Amino acid sequence: MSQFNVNEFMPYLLYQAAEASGLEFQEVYKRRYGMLRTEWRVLFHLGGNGAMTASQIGALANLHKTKISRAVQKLSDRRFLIRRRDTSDRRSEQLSLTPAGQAVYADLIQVAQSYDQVLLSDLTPHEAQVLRRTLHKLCSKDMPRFT
Amino acid sequence: MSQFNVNEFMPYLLYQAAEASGLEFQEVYKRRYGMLRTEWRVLFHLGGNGAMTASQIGALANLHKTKISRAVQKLSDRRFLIRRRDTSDRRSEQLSLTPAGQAVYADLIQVAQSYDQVLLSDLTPHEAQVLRRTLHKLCSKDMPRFT
DNA sequence: GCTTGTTAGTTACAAAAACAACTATTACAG
DNA sequence: CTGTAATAGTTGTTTTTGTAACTAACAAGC
Repeated sequence: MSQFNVNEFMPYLLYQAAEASGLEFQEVYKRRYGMLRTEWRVLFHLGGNGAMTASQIGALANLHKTKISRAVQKLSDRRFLIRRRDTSDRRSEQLSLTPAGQAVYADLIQVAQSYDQVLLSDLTPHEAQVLRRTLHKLCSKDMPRFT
Repeated sequence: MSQFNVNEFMPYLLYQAAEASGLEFQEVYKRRYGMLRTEWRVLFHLGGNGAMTASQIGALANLHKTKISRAVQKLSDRRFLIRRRDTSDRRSEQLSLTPAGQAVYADLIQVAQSYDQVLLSDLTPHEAQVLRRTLHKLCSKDMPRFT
């Protein structure tokens, strides 16, 4: 029937690699701070970009507003971020990390950087470069609809 | 504080690429056959390897036994696979696709192949090759524990 | 002003995944 | 044999996620 091999199917392979590489990092933010995936993502975006609104984060991180809403709620409960209602548009609010949140961010980027180093240590600089480039291409790629 | 950029953090980038590339394919197996991720995976492994036990699939696909159990249940309900109790060890059963299941498999690998083609169409052959190689490396990499 | 439409974000409910405890069977030590 | 441990797989319960419906605020046309 086929010479098809699932393990070479790109979405499958990507998912496996993502899961394998994300597992240990998940352990860290989960155990240390009781955070969920969406939460560390929101935290990282805020940490890297300063104050943002929920929808800005959503657009940047490709996250649905409900996910963000809940993540923000939890981060706020834990005093990792503060919400400041926008005076010019009171529907939205500016989110920014508290000092505590910044400390968490600082801690986690340390871990993340060590992570990346370990992950890339098996790759040549050229491989790492091509990997990055191709992944970015795949991210921005919009697929045709197979209806 | 940092020149750290989440978008370049490998687990994050991998996950984004995996999600972006998997979305459209998910649409297909979901709409056409009402299947879940674990289900198409199990189906694909069976389609590619012939009869296997649940634990063999689990080992191969890095899936937890409970996930597989439920996926097998559903595939069996839909008559896409049959379970045959192993005579020598009655704890386990050999799973294999029915003709109907093979038809679904045949259909989906078509889609998968088109998919891969589209995904890789933006990459040079060399990029595609490096991408594959590096992803495999990342999959088999075991990370040190950051306890 | 007042309707209609849009955007920001929340909440409620349904679907799916993760985790733990369980049954049935086999393996093996004594 | 018999008791203990290990393996295959299932079931039950809790978390997380996904989806849809909702409220509040703004925007624009009339």
